[in-house]
Amino acid sequence: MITIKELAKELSVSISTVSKALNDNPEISEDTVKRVKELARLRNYKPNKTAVNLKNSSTKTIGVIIPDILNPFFAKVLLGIESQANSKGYNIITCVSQETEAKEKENLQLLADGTVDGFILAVAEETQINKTTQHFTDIINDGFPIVMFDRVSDAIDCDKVIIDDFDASYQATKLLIDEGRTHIVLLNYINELSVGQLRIQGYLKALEDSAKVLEPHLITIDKSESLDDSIKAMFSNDPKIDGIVAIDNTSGIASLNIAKSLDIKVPVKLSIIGFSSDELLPFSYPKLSTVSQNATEIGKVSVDLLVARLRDTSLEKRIETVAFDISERDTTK
Amino acid sequence: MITIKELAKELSVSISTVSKALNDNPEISEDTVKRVKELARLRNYKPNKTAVNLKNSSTKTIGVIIPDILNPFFAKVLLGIESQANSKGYNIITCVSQETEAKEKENLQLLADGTVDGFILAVAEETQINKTTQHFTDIINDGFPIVMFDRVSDAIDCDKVIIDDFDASYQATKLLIDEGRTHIVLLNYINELSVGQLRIQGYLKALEDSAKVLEPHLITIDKSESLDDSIKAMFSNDPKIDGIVAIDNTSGIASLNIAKSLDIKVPVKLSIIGFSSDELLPFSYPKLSTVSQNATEIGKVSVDLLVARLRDTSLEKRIETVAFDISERDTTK
DNA sequence: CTGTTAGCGCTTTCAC
DNA sequence: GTGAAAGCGCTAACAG
Repeated sequence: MITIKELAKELSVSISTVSKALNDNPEISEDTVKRVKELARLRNYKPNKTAVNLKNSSTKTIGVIIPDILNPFFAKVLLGIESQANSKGYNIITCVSQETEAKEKENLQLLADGTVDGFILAVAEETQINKTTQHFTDIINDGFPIVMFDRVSDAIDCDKVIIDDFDASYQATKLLIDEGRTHIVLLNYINELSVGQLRIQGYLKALEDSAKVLEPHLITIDKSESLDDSIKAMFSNDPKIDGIVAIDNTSGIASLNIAKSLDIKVPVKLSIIGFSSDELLPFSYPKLSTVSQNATEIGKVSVDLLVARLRDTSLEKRIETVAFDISERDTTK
Repeated sequence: MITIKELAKELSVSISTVSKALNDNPEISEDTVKRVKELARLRNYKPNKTAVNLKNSSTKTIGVIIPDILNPFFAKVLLGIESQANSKGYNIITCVSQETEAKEKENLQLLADGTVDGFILAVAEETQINKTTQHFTDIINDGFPIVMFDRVSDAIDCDKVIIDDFDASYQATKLLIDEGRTHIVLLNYINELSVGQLRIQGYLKALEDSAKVLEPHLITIDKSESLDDSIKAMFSNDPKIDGIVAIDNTSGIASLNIAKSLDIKVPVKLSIIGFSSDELLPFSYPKLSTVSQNATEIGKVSVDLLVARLRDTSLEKRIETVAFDISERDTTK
């Protein structure tokens, strides 16, 4: 990589003249600016980013910590973050916590050495279970702003981006009710996570608001149990089930596959609607109804919040709610 | 963030003494070292990474450019890269080319300003179609080593990591032959990509090596056509098909779903084997046979190659071949 | 208009 | 044992 110094030497001018010329400083004569820029282009000169960063004491990079990159929802948020960050002149450094508190902590501390200006993250499952917050407050006290998305920690005072889980679940349930379903169960394979509770409330409220009297039916499957076996048991215990609201991103698809294997006609006899990134849809047949989480939008909003805070530390902390859509479904009554 | 300067002032010693003490320089008295380290810990001092980088003219970060982060294969490679990079003391900056040449080029140029020490990437589909290579050679000439994985460019002289496509396809086809299948078609939805050709050769060779005389049957579906419609047409044109080797990561699953919708019994009447990251498996029922691409291993090997080259530029260029496994399958003759 | 100088935070000779 | 000073590549205040 060629430096300003070498350009200066080659042109027999001073270093600062070159620097100013490259930055279109009006102090420099048009002719010099032209000569400098020409040589710079010729030599493929690029200002050394590290030096500029040191000078500005900013890195123009964002640390992103996601729990699981193989989860299409997080992958899609990452995509949204990456694209928005780039368009705002930021790079992102990606770390994966693997849902563990230890890796989450390690990643935060490693990057909080001037490698990044701030963080965007979704709290790891283990951290949520343990209700640990110390590592977050440490980082914030060190002067690094954090934006949490989707999996947020209520105890931390920082910017947050969430989807309106209550409303999303309410809408999903209402869709099944309006279809005429009368035995709608809620399937829960993520009991430990904060979002689960709101989705349950939305489901309950929708049943409550229904014109017909509908009994709530909550089925929670522990991570230690076999998802497939539990779903099979559910179908055999209660053959009247004609609607499923799956509030995580795997049990909906699992239900669909198992229903098919048991010869339960979907969507004629049974309707399934699941929370998920819509990237999963093409792999089920017929298409599974899905509550899209507008994952890229979450990423975009997260970047906007972080960049705003980087500009002005004194802003009020904000919690942004991202809308969701219910995508079209291949279903008949 | 606290600096060495502040520590020095507080201890009334010089900046260089503090620096040496922190780095366990034997010149410094034990007592001073202890005092310095104590205060550093107390103040939560961390050496400013940007300053260190400038001093060392290295960034200890790797630029990773992947074509599509929603593709589980690439997501998994990314995971492998991230984990291996971290354990070798490197961070990664992730960019997504979205399969376009323009974004690929832009990402390369943006990071080749001292932001990263080198690159790991899979060539974007568009770049492969156009057979463009200029942007790669430019970067390499600028002194940034590149490691290409999976989608590599033959025209570029750099380190590469690939899976043994020929052999993988050969093995997959042989599996179907050994099962007793006699009308095995090869399904190709990625005709433009370099890996496709080797997989076709492997398929052909396996048929050739078979004890029985088996006719090759290549079906190429253009990206502009409807995958679903083309597969339906295939089944109706040729009802004798009893085996499918799908050489991309979607047509296998699509075939499976369509076969089921047409009431073709899988795996009794039809066997399907597909190339894919094994992350897709759980979404099909019964499980689709798959050639796992050992994606995390690819990521790991890529990092090892890049780090080795960063240490020693003069090494011979290497092409590493990563082994593959055929995962167990739910099939009966 | 152009050049000299200081400084971002750190490491590393070289003096004392 | 400790400190002063130079330099990584760049910007910007200040002189000329």
